[in-house]
Amino acid sequence: MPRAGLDPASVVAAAAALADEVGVGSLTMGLLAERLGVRTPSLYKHVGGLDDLNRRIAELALDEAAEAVGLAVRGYAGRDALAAAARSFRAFVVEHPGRYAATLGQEPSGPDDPLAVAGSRLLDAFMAVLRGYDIPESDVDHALRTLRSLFHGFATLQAGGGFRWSADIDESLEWLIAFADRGLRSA
Amino acid sequence: MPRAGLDPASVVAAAAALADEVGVGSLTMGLLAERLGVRTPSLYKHVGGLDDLNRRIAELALDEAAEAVGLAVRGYAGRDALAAAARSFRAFVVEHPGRYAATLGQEPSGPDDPLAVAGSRLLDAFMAVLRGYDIPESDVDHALRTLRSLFHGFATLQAGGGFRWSADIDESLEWLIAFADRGLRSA
DNA sequence: AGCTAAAAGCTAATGTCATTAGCCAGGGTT
DNA sequence: AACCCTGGCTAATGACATTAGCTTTTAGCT
Repeated sequence: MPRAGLDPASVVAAAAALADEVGVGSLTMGLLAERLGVRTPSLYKHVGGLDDLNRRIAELALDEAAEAVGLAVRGYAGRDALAAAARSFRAFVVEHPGRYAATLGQEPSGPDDPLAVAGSRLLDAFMAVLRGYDIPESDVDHALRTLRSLFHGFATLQAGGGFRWSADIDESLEWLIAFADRGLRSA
Repeated sequence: MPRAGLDPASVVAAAAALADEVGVGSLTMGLLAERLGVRTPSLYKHVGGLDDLNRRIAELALDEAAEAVGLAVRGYAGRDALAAAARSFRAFVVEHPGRYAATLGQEPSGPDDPLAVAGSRLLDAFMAVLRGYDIPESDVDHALRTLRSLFHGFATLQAGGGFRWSADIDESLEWLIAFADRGLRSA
């Protein structure tokens, strides 16, 4: 019985990839085990169970999203940064719908929960966009929530097939960027 | 064996109420049957199964949301209509988180799917808001998608506990309304 | 090189659900 | 009064997640 050479990180990575393929709702321990060439109970040596697995996928997704948005924004400011953030965030969600869906409905247990840390990193990337606009200190939290809502809503609606008509989705994103720029500019 | 007097509508209504209480992910046929004073298999005389039940809850939620937003917007225009729509939509999602969550990830099978019809009704209510702004005909679809993304994102992030800091959520919503007003105004 | 103990797989067993099959009573219709 | 459709029930099946307990590999030590 040769070892499969698994560890928590590789199991989570495979699970995230599988979630992107089949949807997080259809991600099953049996399917993941099969993908890894292992029997189902063996997975419990690396992750605590399905809930734990979902949590770790969510953490991975937030980390990757923060990384992608942070890199995209680097070197830009104002509207350019806004556009870079919107495009890179949407690209991430569209390419990794399962991963991102795993983040929905996850409640971090505390401020030092790795999930909360990863979430903060993503928010920091959005915060960098806001710094290019003249937003009063007291409004920054509201602006951050608004921006996050807008990006999150667009990305999840698209990933979930929520846009039904024919209008081009890339054009809609560009319109959204211009809309957000106007909204942030005269704050 | 006395009859329980169930029919599809009452089963769906009870399921929606239960979903609001325990979350759509924890809505189980057994739990619903217990709530209705009936054994699990009896439910299959009224709904096709768990998937069908979810679909019908989603349809109910979209209908109710469209009704709520439509009523709230009536008689207002411009920024007032925008504020009324945002507040009523958020109130609906906060009061009925389970129902609304059931709408996520539902893919209508065709344009005459009752789910698509209910979804269109909600979009019509949002469309009424846009009529108060000077939006070029060619941009209306983009504006509608943007507005829907913004409302959807805010409501779902709040319902999912996605806002972690102390800043007041009502204030954030008011900020969001002003932001959207600016963004729509000079379109 | 050999010893040992933790780690990583495996099989078997259990429990929760969803779903289906097939039986039975009740009440309206003829 | 015989009928039959409807809605409820019990029993059985099957998919999964999870746990228990056994066995082999392998890393680290002497």
